[in-house]
Amino acid sequence: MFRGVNTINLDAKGRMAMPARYREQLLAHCSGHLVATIDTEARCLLVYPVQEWEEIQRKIEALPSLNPVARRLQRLLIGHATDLELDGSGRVLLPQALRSYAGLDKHVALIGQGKKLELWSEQTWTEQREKWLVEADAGEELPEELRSLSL
Amino acid sequence: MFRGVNTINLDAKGRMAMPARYREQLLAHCSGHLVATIDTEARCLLVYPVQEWEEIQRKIEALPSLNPVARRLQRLLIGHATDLELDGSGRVLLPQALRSYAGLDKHVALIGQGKKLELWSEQTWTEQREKWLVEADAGEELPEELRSLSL
DNA sequence: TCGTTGTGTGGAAAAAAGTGGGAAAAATTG
DNA sequence: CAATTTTTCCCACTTTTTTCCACACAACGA
Repeated sequence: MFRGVNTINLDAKGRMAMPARYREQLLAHCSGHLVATIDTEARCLLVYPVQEWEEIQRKIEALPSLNPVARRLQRLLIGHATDLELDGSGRVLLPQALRSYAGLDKHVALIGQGKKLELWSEQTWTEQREKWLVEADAGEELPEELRSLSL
Repeated sequence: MFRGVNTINLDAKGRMAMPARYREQLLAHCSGHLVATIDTEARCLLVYPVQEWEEIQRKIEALPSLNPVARRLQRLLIGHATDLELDGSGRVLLPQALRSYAGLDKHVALIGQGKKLELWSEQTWTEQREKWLVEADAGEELPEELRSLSL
């Protein structure tokens, strides 16, 4: 289970040191084999342990490919999915194409989201976060599932 | 069950000494393993024993992630949830990111709230408290659930 | 009053993690 | 096929984090 924020510096080669607290878990659960793809809603990357990803990929592939929306999802998500491996120092190399999609330069933020991780440019993340916090006050409609949620 | 206010001083490293009366209880109930995240309504932190938090995290993760309001909650709450461990002296280290969100410098107030604790900058806490007391005089309407409550 | 115990506080030492770079291997190109 | 570039792997240094210990102080009881 992933949670929490980590700010990380990419090195000159585009490598990211996975937070130490995740490493043991990742080696045990998927031998350090991850898959990264793009988020189509926001300019960030989604990172999954390989098993989790493959389950999702099966679901996406099962969508009716004559439906334009489904086809678009397939092309964007599966088309950008890239295998990543933890190296001996617990780092992964992020391909140039994904880094430029999410605008990742040096300072990035890795956000735990349960079964997956999200990877943002640190600046984009903080800006987005401020927007969300302001919106939360605006008191929009809450979905039914949220009414009863008590924190 | 937590209740009552404690004012505590953070040390230079951002560590907070948990009130002694909670320590035994926390070690017994969750081995001193806590999770802190942000409150999206106010600039304060929420601190849960790990089991309590994981139950909440499961509920939040189960929300439909295509719904923007739900997605925002997931990112804000799970995205900021950070594991804390009581050290040998009964202290927890609060990460910089959470401290700056809640504006915690040296003087903080820890508020017992049943299953969870709230952590405020002491100054923010006292100011907020005054506002609430004034609002209470303004005599707003009570929601149905409150009419029958007798203190 | 003095010793004892429990708590708050600071800091040093040890361990772990971050970081950079170079050499070997692989791939690409002419 | 050789030359060059790119990628991968691994080592070593630096910095950060964690753990552990010691001291000060207050509360309490003898």
